[in-house]
Amino acid sequence: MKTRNRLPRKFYARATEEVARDLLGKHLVHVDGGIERRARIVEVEAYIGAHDLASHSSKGVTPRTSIMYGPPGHAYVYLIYGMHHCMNVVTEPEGNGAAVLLRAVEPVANIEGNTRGPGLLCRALGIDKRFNGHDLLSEDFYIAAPPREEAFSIVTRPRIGVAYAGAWAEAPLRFYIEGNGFVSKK
DNA sequence: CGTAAGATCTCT
DNA sequence: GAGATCTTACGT
Repeated sequence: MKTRNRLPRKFYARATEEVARDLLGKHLVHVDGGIERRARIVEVEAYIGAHDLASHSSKGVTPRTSIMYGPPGHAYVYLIYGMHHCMNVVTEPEGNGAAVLLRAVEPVANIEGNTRGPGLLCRALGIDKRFNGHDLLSEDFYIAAPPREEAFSIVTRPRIGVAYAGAWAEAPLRFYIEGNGFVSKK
């Protein structure tokens, strides 16, 4: 059990924007058939609740969004456009319908292929719908603070691909590590 | 039950 | 710039 520095439940049970920013630089770990795949989170987006029209949770509690409304520290994974998986981390206390989308990661160990984009990072880390609802305080799938955290600046931008959300499309809820080459878009 | 649209990616 | 491909939500 190599769950060193694994983030505690309370890390996720906070305001979604704070969690999103604090996730930058952390390591996403998936022990995939005995192989520990590890990547550094470099780009995220916050989906802050039912009032956020870009968020799936704005539809209310449905079979799909119930994970977002559930307890923090769990994975919300869904299939988009019939072929790509997107991974989110559920935030805030239970009942809030908020999560952070992981948009890009930087390979650290046992990662093959492109990781610059939400669909691509899921493919590279072996994440699919089976992980929807998976607890991130588990032994095989979790997020941890890196052994040695490097200093970086955070860039704030509007979210990608949410033009349908009206005024919420311009909300500055996308965060990435300044100058990092693995960020999906500038 | 039919259908429209989607938190994307790849190739042209 | 368009096509791939399928789940979800919603209207009939």
